[in-house]
Amino acid sequence: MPVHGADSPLYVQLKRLIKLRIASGQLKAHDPLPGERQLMQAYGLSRTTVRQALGELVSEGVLYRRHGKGTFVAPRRLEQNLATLTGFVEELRERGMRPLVQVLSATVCPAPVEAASQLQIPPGEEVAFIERLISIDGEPLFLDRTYLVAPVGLAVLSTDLTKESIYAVIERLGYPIREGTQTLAAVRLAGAEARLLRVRRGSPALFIRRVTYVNAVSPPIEYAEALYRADRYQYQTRLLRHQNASYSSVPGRGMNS
Amino acid sequence: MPVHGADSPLYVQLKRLIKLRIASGQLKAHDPLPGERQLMQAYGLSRTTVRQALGELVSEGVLYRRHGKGTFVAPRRLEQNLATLTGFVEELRERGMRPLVQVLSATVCPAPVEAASQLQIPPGEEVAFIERLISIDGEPLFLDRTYLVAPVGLAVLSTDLTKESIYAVIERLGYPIREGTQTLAAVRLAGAEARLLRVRRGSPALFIRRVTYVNAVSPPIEYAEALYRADRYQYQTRLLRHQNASYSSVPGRGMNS
DNA sequence: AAGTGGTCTAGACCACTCT
DNA sequence: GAGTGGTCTAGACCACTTA
Repeated sequence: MPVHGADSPLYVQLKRLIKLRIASGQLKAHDPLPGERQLMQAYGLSRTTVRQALGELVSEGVLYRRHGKGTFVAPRRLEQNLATLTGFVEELRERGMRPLVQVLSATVCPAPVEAASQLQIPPGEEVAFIERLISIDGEPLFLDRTYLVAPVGLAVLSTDLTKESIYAVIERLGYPIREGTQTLAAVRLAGAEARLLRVRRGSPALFIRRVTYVNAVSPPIEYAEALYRADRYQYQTRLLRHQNASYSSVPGRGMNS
Repeated sequence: MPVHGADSPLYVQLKRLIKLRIASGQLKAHDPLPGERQLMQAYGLSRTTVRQALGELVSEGVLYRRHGKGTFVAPRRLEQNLATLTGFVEELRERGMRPLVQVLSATVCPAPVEAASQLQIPPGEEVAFIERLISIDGEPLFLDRTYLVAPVGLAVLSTDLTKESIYAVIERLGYPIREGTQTLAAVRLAGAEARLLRVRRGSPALFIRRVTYVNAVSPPIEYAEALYRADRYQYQTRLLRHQNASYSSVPGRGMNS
């Protein structure tokens, strides 16, 4: 019986191992995994632990289960992000692209009203402001404006943002990014933005705004806006339907409420 | 000790109960829930079961946990959909709106190329086609075109789509919708669409395309496109960051791999 | 009937937070 | 130190699938 709690949790290790097998091609789409009882034996884990690993991989879209049949590797279409919070640049890199990042500004400035309200700070309070133009294959893809609250912001400003993504820096500084809210809208580009993106003024663009939190309670640490050229970008996600276990008022055996 | 497996699972019942307490106002944002051990006792459940219920509510954004402190009701901002697969009309109704649905067409026709390719059927195969214009407060909001594969499609066509949402009908027919993929893009409206939406030709619109599956394996059952007036709609989601338990090659105590 | 995933129990130790 | 969530074990029965 092994000692508890050294290193990372066992279920995380199992997840990693399975992901590796898939990444390396040992397991391909729709291949069955060993049964849960077999995995227990093979790695000396309890079924609960095995199921926690598999369960998370299912909810990440890496695997799927069929009652009575088995657990299988999901086809690529599902490996897509289930609405993961990923930095704008980070996302491109994960898809194997080599974005060219030009930093147009990186300063400390008083927060503009919109940013202040989203960050829940008084307008005019100092924030770090970073403006970047991201290009792929020599052609502009999107324009990004990021506002960071002071403590994190100052540290981020002192790094080389053409090489490291903002999220990577933030996390390296010890702020574990956890969640965010995102808004997408279609807009028409104003003159200045159109010029930077090298399209005609009035061209359509996908506007994405993100507010990022370290946890569910404390105020946000980042507010970012991005303008993507509509002709070069579309946003993709996977969606799950909440099995709404809905309004059957049948109490059944019930709990001793 | 209660009997197993009557009615819905115990953890689902617990979830329902907690959701009810929140909906009814007994529990408000940031209120602490009873501890897990206390919930065990109160309802005669094991800790595992309690944790499964709480865990799912956390991942749905209804609750949040703080190690060493407790479990709390998430503020409204988190109750937002975590990328839930919801019908276009359904979504509006859930937000308490009363959309006016005009059915522009509802017929059987050969699948156009785009729809056929998304639905993984040969182009020209018969599908149900439904075109609707949805308005709120007497003003058009979006235009929706839905293509359904034959078996489901025929049944859906025979219902009153101004009253019931397409997803509701599909599920009533015994096809439990599970997941989908979604693409968002910014576009410029062509003449015909602009006229229907009562905006100027060339106005920007948010284009949302959805492919819907009953499970991870079988081909999709629905392909839908919607064009939202950019001036009246934006798309919101909550995002979670995958705690990527990343590349620490520290094997720790490891598993007996 | 055998194998697989789905639900559940009872009990344990660890790590974090607060006082 | 007491309380809370986080991880883990060993073992059980149920429901579904396949043969």
